[in-house]
Amino acid sequence: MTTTENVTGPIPSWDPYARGCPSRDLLDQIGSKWAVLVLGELGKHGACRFTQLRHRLAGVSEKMLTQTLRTLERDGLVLRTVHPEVPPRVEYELTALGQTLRGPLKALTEWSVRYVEEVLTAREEYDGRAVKRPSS
Amino acid sequence: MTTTENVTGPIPSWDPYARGCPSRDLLDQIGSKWAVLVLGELGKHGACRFTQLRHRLAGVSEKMLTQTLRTLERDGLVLRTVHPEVPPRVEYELTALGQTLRGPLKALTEWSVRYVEEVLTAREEYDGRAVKRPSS
DNA sequence: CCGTATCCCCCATGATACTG
DNA sequence: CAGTATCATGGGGGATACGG
Repeated sequence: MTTTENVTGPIPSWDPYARGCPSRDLLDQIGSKWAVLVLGELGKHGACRFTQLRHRLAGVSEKMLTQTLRTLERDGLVLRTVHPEVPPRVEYELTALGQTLRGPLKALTEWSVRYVEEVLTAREEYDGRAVKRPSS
Repeated sequence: MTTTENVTGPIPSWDPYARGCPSRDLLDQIGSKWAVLVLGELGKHGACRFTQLRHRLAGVSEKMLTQTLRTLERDGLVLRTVHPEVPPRVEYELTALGQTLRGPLKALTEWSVRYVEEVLTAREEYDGRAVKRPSS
């Protein structure tokens, strides 16, 4: 990706699997707990208000929701629109860039849904073997 | 927060975006920092030894690598083979189930590589606006 | 309604040392 | 070589209270 970014120093083409790689950091960002959920919701329903979002993602604290939304906004993935009304109304939606994430994210979430059973089975199997050691 | 906590009973069709959802937990697992890297490496190079892997993922501690590999093994995504030789040799490789993850994971990593520039730009823009307030 | 500010806990992660 | 054991820490993340 030969990122000729304004990084401090001449950075050789970044290895996506190397430490400190920007794209790796980005991956961690969007793959974080709440970011996936927020992106998923906004991808499914379109524009959404703060409280609305908070209600859908049952269990998220205001702090984490705000923090997540801010990060996503800063990354240019989510658009935040403040309507100058007397009871404040703020709406969040995916930007064009954010839309490009829907596919990859969908692929991953669908994988987890599809194979969760097999994984659960594998775990039981593993745990079972761990208990009774094959006697020598 | 009236969240459907981990009910130890008959599980209704889980909402992939709900709290305590197994597939969500799984997603967090495989999306975690080192898991992505390990899966990526094993997907690229095939069978790999512990130290070899550790060297490729520059920066990982023995502890985290072991822990990550154990979890992946338990989940049935990675196969661990111990060769009964005098200097211990252990090889790790993706299972069939693990292989099914390559596609989705690849999609995500490629997205992060492809759009990292735009995200970086968006951040600068955002930070720039944050400094000089538009009005007053 | 939409946040920000604080406090605080706990666990993920890292560093180090030891073992089979 | 391939781990396990132990200790230290820092920041993710929750609860709560307050502000615009």
